[in-house]
Amino acid sequence: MAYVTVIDEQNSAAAGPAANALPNSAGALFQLLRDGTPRTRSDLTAMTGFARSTISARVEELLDSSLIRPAGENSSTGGRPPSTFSFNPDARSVLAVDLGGTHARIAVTDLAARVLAEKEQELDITRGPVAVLDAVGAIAMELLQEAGRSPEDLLGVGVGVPGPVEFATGRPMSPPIMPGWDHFDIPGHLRQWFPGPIMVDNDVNAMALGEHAVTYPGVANMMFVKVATGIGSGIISDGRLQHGAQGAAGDLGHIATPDGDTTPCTCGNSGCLEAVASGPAIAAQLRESGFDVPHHAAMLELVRSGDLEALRTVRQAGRQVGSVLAGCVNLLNPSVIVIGGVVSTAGEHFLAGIREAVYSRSLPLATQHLRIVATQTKARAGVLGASTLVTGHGLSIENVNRLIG
Amino acid sequence: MAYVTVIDEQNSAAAGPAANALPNSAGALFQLLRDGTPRTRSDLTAMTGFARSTISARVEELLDSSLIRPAGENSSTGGRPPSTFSFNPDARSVLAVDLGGTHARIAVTDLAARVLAEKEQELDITRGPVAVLDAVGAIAMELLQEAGRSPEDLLGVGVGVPGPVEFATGRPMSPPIMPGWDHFDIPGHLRQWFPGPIMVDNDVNAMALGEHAVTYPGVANMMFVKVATGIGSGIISDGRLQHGAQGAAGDLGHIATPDGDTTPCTCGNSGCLEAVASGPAIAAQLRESGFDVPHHAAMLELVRSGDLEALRTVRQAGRQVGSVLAGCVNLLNPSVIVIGGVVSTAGEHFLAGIREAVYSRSLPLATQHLRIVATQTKARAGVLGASTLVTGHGLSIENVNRLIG
DNA sequence: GTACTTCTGTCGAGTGTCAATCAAAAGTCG
DNA sequence: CGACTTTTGATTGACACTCGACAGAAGTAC
Repeated sequence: MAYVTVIDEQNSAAAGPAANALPNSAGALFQLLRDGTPRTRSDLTAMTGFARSTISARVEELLDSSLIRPAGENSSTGGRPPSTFSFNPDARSVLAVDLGGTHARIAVTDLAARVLAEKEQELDITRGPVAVLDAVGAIAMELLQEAGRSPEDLLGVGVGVPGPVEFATGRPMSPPIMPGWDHFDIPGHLRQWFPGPIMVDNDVNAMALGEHAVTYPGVANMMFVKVATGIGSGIISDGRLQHGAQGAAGDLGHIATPDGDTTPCTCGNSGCLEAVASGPAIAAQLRESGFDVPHHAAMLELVRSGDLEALRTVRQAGRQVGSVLAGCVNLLNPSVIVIGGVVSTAGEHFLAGIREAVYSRSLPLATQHLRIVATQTKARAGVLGASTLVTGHGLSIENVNRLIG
Repeated sequence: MAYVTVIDEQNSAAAGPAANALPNSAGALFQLLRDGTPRTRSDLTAMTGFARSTISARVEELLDSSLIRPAGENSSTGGRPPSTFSFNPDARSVLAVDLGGTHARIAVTDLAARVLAEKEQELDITRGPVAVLDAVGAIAMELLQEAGRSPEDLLGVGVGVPGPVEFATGRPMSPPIMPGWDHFDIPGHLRQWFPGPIMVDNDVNAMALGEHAVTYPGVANMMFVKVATGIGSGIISDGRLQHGAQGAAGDLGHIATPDGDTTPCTCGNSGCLEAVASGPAIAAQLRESGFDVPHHAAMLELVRSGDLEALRTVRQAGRQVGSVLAGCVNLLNPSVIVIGGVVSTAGEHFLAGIREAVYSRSLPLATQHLRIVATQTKARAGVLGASTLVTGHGLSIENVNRLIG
C-alpha cells in the first residue's frame, strides 16, 4: 500500500509487490480495449509486443470476468478468420449524482457512461448534507431497481457538488453556497447504501470530465466553462483534471474583466466576470433597460424571442466572458473550450461574443487550432462526469487486475 | 516500444514485456532513494513491502551500477547497526544549456542538479541554430573537460530556448525572437557531439522546473513567473510541467491587465501586461518622467539607488503583474508563485506590488496558503531546469531498470 | 480433396519475487 | 566475558508471469 502511494507520487509507474501476484498485463490490455473498438488477439500482440500466448491467457481472463465480450469474427485474410472482442460496458454499473444549488440529477449508467436510468428532482442543497444525501440514496435505490441492478453491481459512486472539494477525502472545503456541508464526509455517509468506492468532486470539474469523456476523448488540453448563476470552469491539462492546491482551481467568476468595469460583485471586489456576465448579471442589465425579467428563465425566454436589445446584451456578456477566456487561452493553451451552463442555451449570440473576444485578444499560436464550442452533453454533463470519475479510477490498470484476481 | 508508448498515454503504469526480463523493482527502489536521504535495507522493506531477499538483491545491483553508494552506518538499536546507502549524484553527469536572446549559460551538473562547471557567454540567438549550437557544442566540450567528464558520461542534454517548443520532437514552433529556428531539429544537431537523449523545452518552463526541483520539490502546484524583456511563466500542476496543446502555455505577456489600460503593445493589441510592466515598459515610463534610462541595466541601477519615483514606478508595475496573476491564482490555485527574471532583482518593491494586487483580488480559499516569493536560484534557474529535464526522464523507473540491465 | 494461410490453445523453460531457513557479523546489556 | 538482539548474506523451493515452440483448428485457393 505504502509502496503504491509513494511510487505514484514520484513517477506514477511500476506495479507494486501485490500486483506481481496477479496477471500484470490484463489491466493494460483492457485499457487498449476501453475505446469500444473490437480487436483481435493479433491486434493486441501488435499493439503491446506481448507474446501471443500471453495475450490469449489474459484475454481469456478478461472474458471470464465479462469486462470484455466476444464481438464476432473478422473476415478471413486467407486463413482462419480471427475472433474479435470488445469492451463490455454492461459488466458493472455506476451511480452518478450531480447536485446543484436547487436540484439534483441522479443516474445509473453503464461503464461507458451511457444512462440506464435517470431522474431529475428539485432538491435544495441548503437542507444540509444528511437530508440531501438521504434523499439521494432513496432515489438511487429506485433507479437501480428500475435499471435492474443492485448496489453490489456498482463499480462505484460519483458525486458532483456545487463547491470546492478536497478530492482525496471527498469533503467540501468552505463551500460558499452549501451551508452545513463544510468538511462533511460525503463518502462516509453514502457508504451505508453503497459498498464500492465513492468519489466526490466539484460539479464543474465533473462536467468537464463528462464532456471530455463523451465528446472529446482524445483531447489532452481542454476547458469546460459553465455560465449560470455563477461562472466556473473545469480544466483538463495533459489529459488530467486539474484540482489545484486546495481543490479551488477553475474559478473564473471572480477574475477581473480587462476593460476596467467597476460593477460591484458579491465577493467585495468590482469588475468580476460574474458581476457582468452571469445569468443574474444579464438579467439585471435587461431590467435596467426596462425589461421585466425577474429571473433566469424569463431572461432566456426574452433572448430566445429574438429581442434585439436582449441579443445585444447577451452578446456583450459573451464578449466579457471571452475577454477573460483570452487570458486563460494564453495561460493554458487548450485545444478545445466547451461552453455550458444555462446561459449558453441562450443561443449562438453568446458563443459568438465569446469567440469574437478570444480570437481578437489571444495570441495566434494559441488560437490557430483552438475550437470554442457549445456543450454537446448539455444538462447531462454533470452525471456523465460523475460516472467518468468512477470509471476513470475503477477501470485503471491496477483496479482491473484486482477485479480479475 | 509501441507498448510503452500506448500505456503511457492511457494510464502511465505497468511494465512492458522487455522490462519483465529485468529486475522490476530496482528502478522503483531507486525512486525512494532519489531524495538523497540515506536509508537502510530495513527502511526499504518497510516502505515497499518487498521481501528482504529481493531488496538485498536490488540494492546490490544499484550499488554495482553506482547509482547509489554506501553512506555509513546508523547507530545500533540494540543489535548490529544497519548500513545505509543513498543516491549517488556523481554516477553520471548532465549537460545543461540555457539559451537567452543575447547570451547563453551552459553548465555540466551532477544528477542532483549541482553545478560542476559553468560558463556564461554572450551569444546572439539571431545568428541562427547552426552557428549558435556549434558554439554551444564547443563550450560544452570545454566544460566537460574542466569537470573531468566525457560525453559518454552524460545521462543526457537539456536545452532551454526562448520560445515555444514542441516538446516531443524538441523543435521550436514559430518562435517570435528566434529567426531561422522554426522547426529546427535541435536534438538532431546536438547529437553529433552527445550520444544520450536530448530534451528541449521553453526557457521559462526550464526555469520553473529548476526552481521546483531545487527549492520546492514537494510542491504539486507552482508557477514560475519571469519578468524581463518579456513576461512569461512556467506552470507546474499536479506535479507536472504543463505545455499546453502547442507548447505555448504560460504566456502571461499578452494577457490584458484588468484596469482598462490602453498602452499599445508590439502584438497589435493594447493593455497587454508586457506593454505596462516588462523591463522595457518600466524604462519607458521612467523616461517619460524625465529620467535618462536607455536600457534595462540603467533602469535597475536607478531603482536600486533608491529614487522614490523609480520605486513608485516599479511597485506599480508589480501591481500590474499581480493583477494578472490574481486571475491565474483563481484559475490554477497554486501554492507557490516564484518571481524571477531581471526585473525581479529590482528589489522588494516589485514583489510587494505583486503581493498587494494578488491578495486583494484573489479569492480567500485560493490565497490562504499561497506564497509569493522571489527566485532562490536566480540566473541559474534555467540551467538547473535543463538539468532537471534530463534527470526527470533519465532517472525514471524504466530508465533506471535499463541502466542497470 | 490437398496445399496453404492464419488463428488458437497447450506445454515446458526462464526469470523475478516471496517466504523460510541457516549462519555469520556486529553491536548492546548484564 | 557471555547472552542477547539486530542486521546482513546466502540458499532453497514454490509460485506467477512471460516467452517461444509446437500442434491443432478453421478458414481460403487451386
